[in-house]
Amino acid sequence: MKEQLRACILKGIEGCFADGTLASGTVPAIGVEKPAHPEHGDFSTNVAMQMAKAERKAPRAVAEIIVNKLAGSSDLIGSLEIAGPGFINFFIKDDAWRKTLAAIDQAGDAWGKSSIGAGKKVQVEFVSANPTGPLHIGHGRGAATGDAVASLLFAAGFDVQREYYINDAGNQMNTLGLSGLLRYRQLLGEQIEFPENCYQGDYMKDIARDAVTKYGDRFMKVPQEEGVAFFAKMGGDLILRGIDEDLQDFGVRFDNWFSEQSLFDDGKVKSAIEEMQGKGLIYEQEGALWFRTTDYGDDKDRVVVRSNGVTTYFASDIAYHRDKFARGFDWVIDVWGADHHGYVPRLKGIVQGLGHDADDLGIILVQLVSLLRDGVPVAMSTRSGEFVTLKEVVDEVGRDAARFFFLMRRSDSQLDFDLELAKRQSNDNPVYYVQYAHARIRSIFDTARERGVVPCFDDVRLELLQSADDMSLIKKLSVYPEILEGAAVNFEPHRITYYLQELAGEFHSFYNKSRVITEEPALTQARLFLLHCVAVTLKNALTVLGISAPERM
RNA sequence: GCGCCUGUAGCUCAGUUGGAUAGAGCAACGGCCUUCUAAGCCGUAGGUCAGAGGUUCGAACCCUCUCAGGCGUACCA
Repeated sequence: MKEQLRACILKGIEGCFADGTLASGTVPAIGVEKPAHPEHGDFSTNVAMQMAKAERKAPRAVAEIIVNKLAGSSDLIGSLEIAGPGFINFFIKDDAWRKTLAAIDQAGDAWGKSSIGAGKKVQVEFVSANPTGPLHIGHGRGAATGDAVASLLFAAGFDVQREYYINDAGNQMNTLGLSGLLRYRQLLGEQIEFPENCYQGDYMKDIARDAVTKYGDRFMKVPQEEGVAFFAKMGGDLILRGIDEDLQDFGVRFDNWFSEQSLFDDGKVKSAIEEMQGKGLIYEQEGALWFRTTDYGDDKDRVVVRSNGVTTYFASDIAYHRDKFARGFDWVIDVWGADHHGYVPRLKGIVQGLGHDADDLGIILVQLVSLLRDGVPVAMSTRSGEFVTLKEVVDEVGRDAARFFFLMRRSDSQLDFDLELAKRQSNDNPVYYVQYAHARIRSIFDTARERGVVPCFDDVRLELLQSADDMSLIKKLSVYPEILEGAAVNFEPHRITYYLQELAGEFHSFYNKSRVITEEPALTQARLFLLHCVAVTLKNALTVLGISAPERM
């Protein structure tokens, strides 16, 4: 609707140039927006104010010329007025609004989708937790965010792949192996003090127990190195499988699991370093190899290969991101915990060093989650291993509530997650508020059928929808595509959760004031059609967030 | 020290990329079920947008400084 109006205004201004009522000949970017107050119309534009200087006229005078040209020029515009310092306010004809409903019905599941992505290949990499322990609640927020952003981009017409990067190289795997081996030896009766820097969680004991069942005391007799290697492999595999299961229970599936170790096995780390050396971006100093990240705005250069010959994690990152682009992605998006924000400049450096634009790498920082129970913080400590896992949260509050809560806030602001609130089946729980709206609509359809009203949308008389409540609901529906698009390109799923709450609110309000099943068959059909469109929109928006739209509650 | 993020109603947060009189939910208070799901609705109250300057027709939003909180500043991953 906004776009149609924008085109309309542009045409009008060009008309003014053509007949000489306006002289400058240049059209600024036309800002069209929805005024905060309904008295100011459905939309307003500030072009007159922007053009005032070039036209050497007062803003309101320019507005008047444009208004004269626009009046009656389109079946979109019902009336228009000049207001304030030179705004032009537009009141859209109800008929034009009502056409949205037909569009929604026709598009169905595709309602809201756009093609701005133009099939561009984009990869979203997220979670990517080390396979050294189960996912905790912070990973949950990253998972919900990454998954939703991927879905949003898909809805915006991008060709999206979801990827999980497995950090299965590096010395945390040794620590994992050692942790497993020591728990194993403890289990078989040996008195060992478990080191502080080993993984403390009980899941290590489970892994050890598993090994005892399957292999008996076999690893008591082998050299420690062999035992560590075994437990690193076994533990890593087991933990990774557990992570995958937890994610699937959470409704997240990856298209690809990418192993860091494979970068070494395939010689990609080596070749990446060589390429960068060839470009003069990697140099040697004090026996180590350094990447010139300062060329790209980093505080200092970063070590790629240590003086002892061992590569750093950063080396893997160079190879990994090089590989992503080599796989044909035009746009690469990383989702990180916000505590890694210091790594942004050096990763942007890699990408530019590879010859891409800095913006070809998008980075989403997800802030930490504070877990509460009825407003009281739940104690969490990674060191003692007593953190709350994603699985525990999902088991307790359910997948839908968990996802909704994770997505309720902008990802770069900290999030309070109240377990009791998420479970509560009342109006202060936004998840149920939204889902209830969907279930309620389904219920109205059930009731209609019970009363012998068969919904038939072949020839709906939309013009019967003329109450204020009908119209505000229709207007709310019509902005969904813009909301979806904005949420996608800005990586901001929370815009959808807000929109859902607003739409559900409009519906509930409508429901309390307006009868759907009435004595007039034509009006009943029209209202059923309207609610059908609300249900489609609610469901599409929930689906893009990975949340179900229940038929009944 | 330097860098990044945050600061908006009692609480938790939005704020359409610079627009008109700053919004929502919760909490508080007062109403609404013999009619399609009360997991709902309607109303009242609540503000120095951390502070001070600046940019312009116009600033919660952009620039500078100050204050407060968080995070980061490895030849760790």
